[in-house]
Amino acid sequence: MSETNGSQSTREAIVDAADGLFYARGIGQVGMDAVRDAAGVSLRALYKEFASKDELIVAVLGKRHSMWTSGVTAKVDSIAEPRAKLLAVYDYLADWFGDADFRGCGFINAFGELGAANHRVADTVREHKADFQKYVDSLVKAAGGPASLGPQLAILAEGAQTTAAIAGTTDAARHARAAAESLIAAAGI
Amino acid sequence: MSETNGSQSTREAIVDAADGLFYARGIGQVGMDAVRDAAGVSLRALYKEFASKDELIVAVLGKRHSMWTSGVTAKVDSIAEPRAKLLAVYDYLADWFGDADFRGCGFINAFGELGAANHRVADTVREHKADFQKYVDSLVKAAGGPASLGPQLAILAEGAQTTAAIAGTTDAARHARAAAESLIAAAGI
DNA sequence: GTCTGGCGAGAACGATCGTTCTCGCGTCTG
DNA sequence: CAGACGCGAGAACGATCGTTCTCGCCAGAC
Repeated sequence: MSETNGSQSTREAIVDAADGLFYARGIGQVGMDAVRDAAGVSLRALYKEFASKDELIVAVLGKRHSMWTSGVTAKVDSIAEPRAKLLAVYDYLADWFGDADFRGCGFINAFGELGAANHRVADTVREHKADFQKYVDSLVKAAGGPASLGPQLAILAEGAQTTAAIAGTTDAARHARAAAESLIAAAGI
Repeated sequence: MSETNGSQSTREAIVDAADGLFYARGIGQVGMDAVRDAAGVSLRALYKEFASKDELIVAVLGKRHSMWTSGVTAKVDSIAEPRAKLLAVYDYLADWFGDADFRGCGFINAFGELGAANHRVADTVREHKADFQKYVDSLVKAAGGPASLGPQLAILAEGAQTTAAIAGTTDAARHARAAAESLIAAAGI
């Protein structure tokens, strides 16, 4: 039992540490030694949990996916009106962009760095984005909007993330939100 | 004289070869040996033109910037009406996304991979995106649109690039274009 | 107490990579 | 023709990295 708990929290500690490092520096710039140091475990324990760096990368992306999903969902759920739920997505982005260590979408970054060389990473990123698209589509549908609106709103969210990361400001969230308002109004909902 | 021409074309051959490899595989996945092979030059000649891989990376991004700029400009210039010029940007994207080897925006990819570790790369990417934003702003102004429209249209273009890269389809160009039409119409131009 | 097994610390290994060096050939100069 | 130089080919070097191995220690079993 203690092993089970121990293993699980070791695993989480590794994933959390690796996520912080991968996101902050780029995956290729982080060695397993740095992950070991940050997680406070031995290299032996690290490789007992993850057979290779690739598996660790996939696990990190998985954790990032659930944190993103729960974060967006919480923000959207805090709003009652279906039409306003759509805009809540951009408010979530604005909060996120304000983080001192914001450095863009970890999935986009991972895809650009490793997508061509590592198809597990590419697939994981694709699934993440497809999942988000589906979520936005469902919000659009609930608000009575046309199916064509979903992809447009998702593209705004993607563009805001890269723009904010590169420019180093949170302005993109505001601009994307304003654009979304126009598109929603134009859609007649 | 022949040395001058020779040097220049050697330099261009190196940059072209490196660009193709960096873009296709990710910068970190390409060794200088691979660049040498693809460019058909000796390692010695390579390091005579570029003192380090970092300098080669910056040169590649510079070439990519001018190719992007001239490509977009050519497409936009082929359209007469100021309002339609704005949409021509997304037509250029649609063409690009259709390339068999399209793999997203090379600047976004480079930023995600190296932006945190290499500030010359980060600065170069920032300049590229700021330049594009300024260009879009100028097109908006020429079309008589409000200043707020420029950032919105640029965000659509950024989002389309990452979405198309990850999804592996050209749909995003169409969706971004449709969204841009709505935003332009909403702006009353 | 003794033995066993697992674990942490970190050395070690093999591969890769950025960069430099060596060597030998061809070429241009006088 | 002699000699010096420049260059291509690729070996070599040093650093880094992913991964595995060794060693010594501690905990638990009997």
